[in-house]
Amino acid sequence: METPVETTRERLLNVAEQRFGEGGYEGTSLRAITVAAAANIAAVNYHFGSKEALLRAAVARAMAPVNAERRRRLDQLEAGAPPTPEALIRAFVEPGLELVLRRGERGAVVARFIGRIAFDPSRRIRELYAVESEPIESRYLAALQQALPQASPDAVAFGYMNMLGLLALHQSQALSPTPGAAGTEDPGKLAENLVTFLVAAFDHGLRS
Amino acid sequence: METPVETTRERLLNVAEQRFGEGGYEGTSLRAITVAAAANIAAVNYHFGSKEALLRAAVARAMAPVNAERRRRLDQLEAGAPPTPEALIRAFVEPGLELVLRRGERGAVVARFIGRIAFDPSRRIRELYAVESEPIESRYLAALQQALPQASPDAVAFGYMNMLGLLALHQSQALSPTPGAAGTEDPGKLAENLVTFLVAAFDHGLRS
DNA sequence: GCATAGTTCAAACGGTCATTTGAACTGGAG
DNA sequence: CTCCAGTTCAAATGACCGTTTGAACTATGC
Repeated sequence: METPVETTRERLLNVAEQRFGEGGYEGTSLRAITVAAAANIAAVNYHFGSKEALLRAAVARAMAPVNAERRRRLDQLEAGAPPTPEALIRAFVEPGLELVLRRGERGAVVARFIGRIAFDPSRRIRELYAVESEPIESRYLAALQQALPQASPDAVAFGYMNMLGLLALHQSQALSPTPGAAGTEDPGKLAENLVTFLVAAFDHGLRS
Repeated sequence: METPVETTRERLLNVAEQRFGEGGYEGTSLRAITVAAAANIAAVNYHFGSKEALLRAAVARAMAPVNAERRRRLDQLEAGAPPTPEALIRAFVEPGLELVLRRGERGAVVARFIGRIAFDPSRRIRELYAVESEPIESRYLAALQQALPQASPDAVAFGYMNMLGLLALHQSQALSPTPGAAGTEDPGKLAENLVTFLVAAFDHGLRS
């Protein structure tokens, strides 16, 4: 097989995902990242321009396939009969959690990274996540509103935010030392449990 | 009335709540805190010993009344008939959100601080929160298990973690510039919306 | 008055931070 | 071989970090 040469740029992004997901943006130094990536400190500013630009590139790379899959599922759903809330919830949650299942340790690192960034203490960092998922958000909200005609727009937005929060919570706990704390020994069942939980809340817990 | 003299120690705790809740632990410097508190930098180490000890003291002070109220409600519930899931959820969620309602801006600062600390990127910081709410956690889990006999212990733990996460999410959004994003224009209804959401999820969304 | 314990202060400590610099290296094109 | 754009490198820059120091101030008890 061909030599899987990792460029300095790729190594920096990989390590950034791991370290930023572990210690957060402010809690992780460029020096720690470059040492782990076997790169020179100046390489970050050469390839990306700044620490925040490195984070931005890492967020974009990590979220691209997840959001692409969400878009694909949403397209598919909108092509057929009006989707149920469950179908919409699956289309959002499953791409975010299949990372852990389908791509092993590396996927778990990515999942944790995404989950942490989504609720970073700094507003500027959180907005990196928001910007990345903004294009798909309005489509989701509209589809949810159609699937839940009895719920007010405020209620739909409330449910969406809770879905976002719980997904980020369980993503951020990927690789955590106490996986049992996620409420399931088998990580493969996590997505099912979360979907069941959210579907019940959406179907019975949004005020009209 | 008597002079409401704020001691340096109190001013440091107040500003720490505000700044740590705004920028996170790593993202907030002692200098920023002491300047805003009109105190000398050395005052932190004099009164608390270190930056982390200041945070620990702030966490303890902020969570004490919330957990005391939770304990009180739990005592009351356990004195009567076996409580419903809804009663237990209310006993946990409402003390955490009434901060915002009953104590105005100051309470919102405290709520945001608690919500942010609960899911700080650093494990060491999160454990400060965990240690503080640990004594009450096992009682809650046991009561929840009794109220949901058909649910497995894993499912109960899963539901509890989701409740914790959603509460922290909405607490951390207190004082956020887009309060409408919380799904309700009236913050007074937030607790009701969250309880309704969680009750539905607990009653219909935990696998047996 | 004086001593004393509690508190505050400016200043400095060593260390780490993100970023910049300019030289050295690399590999392919002409 | 020469050139050159792309990349890597050690070193330095200035700023900021948490913490420490020892002197100065304050208020209370004698």
